[in-house]
Amino acid sequence: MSWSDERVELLKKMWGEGQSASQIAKELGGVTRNAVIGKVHRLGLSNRSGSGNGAAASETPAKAKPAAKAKPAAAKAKPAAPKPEAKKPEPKEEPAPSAAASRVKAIIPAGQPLPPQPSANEIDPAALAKVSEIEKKAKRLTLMELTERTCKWPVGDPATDDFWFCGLPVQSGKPYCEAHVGVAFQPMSSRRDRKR
DNA sequence: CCCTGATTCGC
DNA sequence: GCGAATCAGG
Repeated sequence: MSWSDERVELLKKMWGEGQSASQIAKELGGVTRNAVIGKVHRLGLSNRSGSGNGAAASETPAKAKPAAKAKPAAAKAKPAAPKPEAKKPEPKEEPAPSAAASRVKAIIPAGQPLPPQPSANEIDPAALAKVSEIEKKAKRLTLMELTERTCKWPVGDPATDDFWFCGLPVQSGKPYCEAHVGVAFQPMSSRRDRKR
C-alpha cells in the first residue's frame, strides 16, 4: 500500500480529529500504526509539544474534539437506557468473545458490575450525557465483532433492529469504554433510603 | 497486560 | 520515502 493522495488526506483528517494512530491504520488498512505515525511525522504533523523527545504526548482522544462527521450514524436512538443482557437467537449464554483467547482471564472478572438495570438504577445525569455523546461515535458492533478490548455495552433493544454494542476501545481491563465504565461504576449513592 | 506516540535506521 | 523495531510513557 502506498500513500496515495486520498489516503494521506484521510490520515490528516483523522489525525486532526484526534484519532489514534492505530485507529487510523485500521481504517486505512494495509498499514500498521507505525506506518501511520511515521507518515504523520514525515508530513510534519504530529505533536504540539514541540520539544523534545522521549515523552509521548499522550492525548486522550474523544475529548474536546467536536467532530460531527466521519461516520454517518443513524441519528437517533433514545439516549440512555441501555438494556442489560444481550439475548441472541442462540441458546448460548452470556456473550463470550473470549472464545479464541480463552484461558487468559475472564473477560468480565467476577464482581464486575453489569449494565445497570433500567428500572432499578438512577445514573448520574452527567455520565448519561457523556454516554449519549459517545454513542454517536460508537462502532456499533455486532455480538460477533466484539473482542476482548471493545466496549461491550449493549445499546438498543435486542429484539429490534436497533441493537448493537458500543465497540469503542475499552478502558484497560474493563469491559466497557471510558464513558460506559463511568455509568457502569456508578456507586449506588442515589439510593435514597425509603423510610418506610 | 493493554494502550499511546516518538525515534531510529536499514531498506 | 517508508515502516519495523525499538523506545518511552500511561
